[in-house]
Amino acid sequence: MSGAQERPLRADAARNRAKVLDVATEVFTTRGVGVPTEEIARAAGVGVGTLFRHFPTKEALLEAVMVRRLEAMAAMTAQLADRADPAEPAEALFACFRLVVEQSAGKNEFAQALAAAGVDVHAALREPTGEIQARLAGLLSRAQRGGQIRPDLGLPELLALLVGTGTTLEQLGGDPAARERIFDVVFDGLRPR
Amino acid sequence: MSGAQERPLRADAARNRAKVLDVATEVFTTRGVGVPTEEIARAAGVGVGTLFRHFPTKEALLEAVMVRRLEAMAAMTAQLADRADPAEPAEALFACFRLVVEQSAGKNEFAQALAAAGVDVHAALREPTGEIQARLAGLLSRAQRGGQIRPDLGLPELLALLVGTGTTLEQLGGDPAARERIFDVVFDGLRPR
Amino acid sequence: MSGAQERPLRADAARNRAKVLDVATEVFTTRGVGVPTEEIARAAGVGVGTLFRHFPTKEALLEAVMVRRLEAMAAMTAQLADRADPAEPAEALFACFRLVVEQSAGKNEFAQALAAAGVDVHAALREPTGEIQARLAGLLSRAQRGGQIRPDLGLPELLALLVGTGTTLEQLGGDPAARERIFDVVFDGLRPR
Amino acid sequence: MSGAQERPLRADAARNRAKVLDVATEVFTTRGVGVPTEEIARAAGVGVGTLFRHFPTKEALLEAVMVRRLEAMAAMTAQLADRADPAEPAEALFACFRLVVEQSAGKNEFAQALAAAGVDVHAALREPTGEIQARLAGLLSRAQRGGQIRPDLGLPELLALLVGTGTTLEQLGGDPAARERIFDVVFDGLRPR
DNA sequence: CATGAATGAGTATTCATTCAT
DNA sequence: GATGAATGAATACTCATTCAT
Repeated sequence: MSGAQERPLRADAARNRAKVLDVATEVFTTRGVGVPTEEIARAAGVGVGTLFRHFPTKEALLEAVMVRRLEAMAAMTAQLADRADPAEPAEALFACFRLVVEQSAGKNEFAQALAAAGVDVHAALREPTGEIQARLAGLLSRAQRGGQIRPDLGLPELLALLVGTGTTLEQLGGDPAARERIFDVVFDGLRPR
Repeated sequence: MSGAQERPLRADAARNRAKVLDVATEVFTTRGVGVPTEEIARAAGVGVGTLFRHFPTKEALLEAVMVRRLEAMAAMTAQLADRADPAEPAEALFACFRLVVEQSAGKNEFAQALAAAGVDVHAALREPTGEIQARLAGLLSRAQRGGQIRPDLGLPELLALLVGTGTTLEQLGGDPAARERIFDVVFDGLRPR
Repeated sequence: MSGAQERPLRADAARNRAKVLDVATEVFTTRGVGVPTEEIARAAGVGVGTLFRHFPTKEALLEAVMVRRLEAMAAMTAQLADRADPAEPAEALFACFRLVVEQSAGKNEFAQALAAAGVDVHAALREPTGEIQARLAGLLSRAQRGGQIRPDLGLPELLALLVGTGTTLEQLGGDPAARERIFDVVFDGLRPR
Repeated sequence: MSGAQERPLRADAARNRAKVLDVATEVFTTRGVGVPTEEIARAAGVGVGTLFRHFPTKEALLEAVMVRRLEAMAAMTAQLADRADPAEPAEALFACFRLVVEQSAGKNEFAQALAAAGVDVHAALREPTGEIQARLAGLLSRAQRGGQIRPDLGLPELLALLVGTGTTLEQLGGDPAARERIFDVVFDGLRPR
């Protein structure tokens, strides 16, 4: 599925790439994508040239950041789904929901990418988003068959709610009890009445 | 309550001002605030100079756009609240919720402003946002006292949900039935179980 | 010597013109020529349109301001020269020198115009500057013939010193004793040793 | 005494920086500070970005230009003062005076900065201006104690005369004999009568 | 490969001047 | 005539991207 075969990076190059990715994740998440690349490079301890060697475009860097996060999320989602109590698919669905929402924290571009997958998302995002979507879809339909989730809800609505709930929490700030209440509202709303 | 007394604008000036405001509303809403002022001016059929005569700053323009929308929302919210069936405050609350969410369409900065009111909002936004918040707060507590809304929910959570639901719908796109299902989920979630 | 015959201005127009001229004099003198025309118009209580009707260009306004001042200076110079004690032409010369320097206060563009007269000065400035120069030249040569001023000094040097002394005083600020010492230095320097 | 330790510039970068500084010196001196940065960049054969990389602000560029000149002037002033015949401090003072006036040619902002030192001058200018002022002050008081300069003159007057004499010469143009006469006048005026 | 200097298109804002009311 | 709204060229500064060292 991947394109050109890439030669393994030299150790220092790999380290630089990783450092940039880490810093960019942090920076994009907390301060948005408006931050100058130069600043990211400096924070990562490399020159801009190095940054652009690894990521030919700022957008490519953002994409890489998102791919990495989405892959992690895909793995965690898979775990949660596999270990789920077969009698309680809704619980696993909720756990995945929380996971994605919380991992998408910050400027929320991750959940958005996830929801947009297949529409106009960059090729590199297709795989992890597809996998997460598939897991969610599986849990959703099992929970619906089990009567734990309202039957009229499709995957698109679930994904949109994922993104929206991220925004809700971002608005709300850090109060953990209040955040919990938001999840309560949303999860209650997802259940059949 | 307003500051300097302004003379009524000349007819053509008023027309230009309105045109700029309309275009800016449209543009900011659909494409975000990153759009160049020159483009807005061109789309409004005026020179940049004219735009800046009416709105001394890009930020001032954005503020004016938001004030206008928020004032309209405040008026509609007031109507809805006043005409509400006293026995059904939750219905009125939901109606206001829908209203705000739907009017906040696009890049969703309206609902965000509403939720941020009193925090770091520009003076001009304080009044309309304050009024809307007051209405929502009133309906919320009445509905809670009547047992129609879960009692553990505060105004901050409600406002955050407003913003988040806007994002949810934005993600979802135009399918009306699906949008309706989102409202169902959220409103069901708001009710005591 | 003047060009097209101008019809006399209507009373209000004349008043407006005068007001603009007064304000512009004040403003240019204290704050330099960088001040926006709009601000001058406002301070004069007229619209920009009116200002530009009377002075087709900002430069024309500056020129008018200077002409007026230079004309006043020419008149005062003439008086001083005419009333001078024939035995003490140097005293009259010094009096004129002080007069010009002090009237040129502020951004010092008047003395500069005076010194530049005949070089690249606008036509309108030629007459008053010419007259002042003639008076100074007369006093200078009389004082030199009388042995009161060093004989090697030409009018150009005197004019340049006029401008420079204006700058010196501007630098010095308001202390009257210190200003007096500057005049002492310059006038002593002008005398034969 | 200086702040952050700067690594030596790369050869090409140093060349560009110097070129910009040279061009800016020339341009600011002959045409004033109103000249567009882009023009300076073009004249220096670099892009605007390069100019702004070296001097983050137009004002910073002006400052750098002035610092460089003032430092050169400080060095030369120091030499003159140190080599001065102890019996003739006035001669050394006059030599310094000439030096500063002649180096401050053009729009004369150097001498002005010198005179303003300690008032509202940028930090970077404080050191060289302070040193020059100190030298002048030392020579002045020695010459006054020796009866070679009129005793009523303070450093402020001397500095103001420095600036003013610069303006005088600027007005006068290039005739060397006439320029010499100006110095004669000023220096004679500085002596006790 | 890494570096960071160079590039220049792009952006908000100002202001002299024109022109419809 | 007077007004002030409209105009748009001009200007300082930013930042993604390229390229010489």
